[in-house]
Amino acid sequence: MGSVKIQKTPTVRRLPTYLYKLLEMQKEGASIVAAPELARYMNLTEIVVRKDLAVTGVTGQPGVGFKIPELVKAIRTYLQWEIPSPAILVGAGSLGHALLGYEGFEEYGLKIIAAFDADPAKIGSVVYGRPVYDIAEMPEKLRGSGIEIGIICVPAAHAQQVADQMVACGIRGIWNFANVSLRVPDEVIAQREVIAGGLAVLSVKMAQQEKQSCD
Amino acid sequence: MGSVKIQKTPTVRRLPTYLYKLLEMQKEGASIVAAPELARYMNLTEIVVRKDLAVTGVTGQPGVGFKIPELVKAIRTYLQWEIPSPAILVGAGSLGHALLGYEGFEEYGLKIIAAFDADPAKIGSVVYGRPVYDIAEMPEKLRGSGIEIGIICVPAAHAQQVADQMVACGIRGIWNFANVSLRVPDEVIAQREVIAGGLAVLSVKMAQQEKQSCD
DNA sequence: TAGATTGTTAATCGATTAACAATC
DNA sequence: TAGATTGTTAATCGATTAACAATC
Repeated sequence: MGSVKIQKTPTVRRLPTYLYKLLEMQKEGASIVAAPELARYMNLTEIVVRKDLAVTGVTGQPGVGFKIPELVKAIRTYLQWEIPSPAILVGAGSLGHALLGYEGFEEYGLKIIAAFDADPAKIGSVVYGRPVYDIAEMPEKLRGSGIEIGIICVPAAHAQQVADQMVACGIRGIWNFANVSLRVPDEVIAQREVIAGGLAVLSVKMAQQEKQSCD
Repeated sequence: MGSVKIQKTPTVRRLPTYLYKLLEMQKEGASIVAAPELARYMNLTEIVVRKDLAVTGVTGQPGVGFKIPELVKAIRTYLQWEIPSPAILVGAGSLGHALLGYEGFEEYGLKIIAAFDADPAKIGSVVYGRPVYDIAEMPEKLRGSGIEIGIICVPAAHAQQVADQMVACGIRGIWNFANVSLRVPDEVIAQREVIAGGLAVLSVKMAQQEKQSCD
């Protein structure tokens, strides 16, 4: 049941943040960056940064730092983000709109090319340049397209059904924003995004902070 | 700089998912749940589930399981979610809309009571029942309100400025959806939500899966 | 050369997993 | 009693942190 285990998950999760920061620095004309600088930005120690960057295989210059373009390329290679993967999104509600409107995904190896919905009021519309099709048309739209990534933004109650349809249409990776755990075949990856997890961490940190300031 | 370290972060991140599932089971009339059942749902081993539930202080009945209402109460207490905290949201763009439209936050201890934006076209509007005020009015609207949580949904370029304003208005916890690392005073918590992290994990898992199926 | 940073090797810390007695 | 599940204690695994020689 999509039980692939990967190594260094914390590092993998941090890589997009490095990538984004490096691209920003590049825009500002920088070409070299040292670990301590990235560490300050990321709120990490410089040792963590060096270990993280090491997974990409890039080596820096002692006393100097790392070449930004080299790092950018290596992170993209490591994450398989060199060529953006085409993806479809199901559920053109408010969250679907937000994801369709986010312009940074191309930097993150993702290119959402179409959306699907079951609501007749939405079908046929265009959201941030992407067409919204009837979900019933998913099989024909995806056939032979080579699209392997599907994003689920439907209410929890419909998510499993949408996932089943996606799998039937050849989707191999599902990015799930619905509040349920999906059942998918072994060869399909389902990655669930639980934003409430971050809220829980915030709550506990605030409680702890409060406790400390009372000491 | 908001450098509170908390214990058992992985467990804390999982608690909202347990909570949501337990509430669902409760709606369906269940009153008892055993660790193996939750484990199957969460794609975890039952030992992890028992360790997770143990932090709440609830004890189960050997051979039977845990009382659902007791677990629900204990998780809420642990996360300080018994009484929803009032919060404000800044940035009524598409992501802001999505968060304002999400109805599950009350279960997660959060009650967004108002939004702020700088865009005259948005100021004065009402989004999912919440008023959108001019961001310039934040100080007066927050004064004496006791609101301690702020949610940032503005573009990265404006996020630091918004964070500074929030801090000046007495906000103690910031849930940051902008693509930047914020600088806040020691006594303020800034929790950044990096959804691209999940996408990175999905990408790496898909690559690994592909590699495996070729063996 | 001096100062800064890298990359490696070892030590610590914490989370997950395993084993098993206790309990309903 | 037999079957199932709990909770505890110990073992393993992996990530973070520390120490330091090597390099520009």
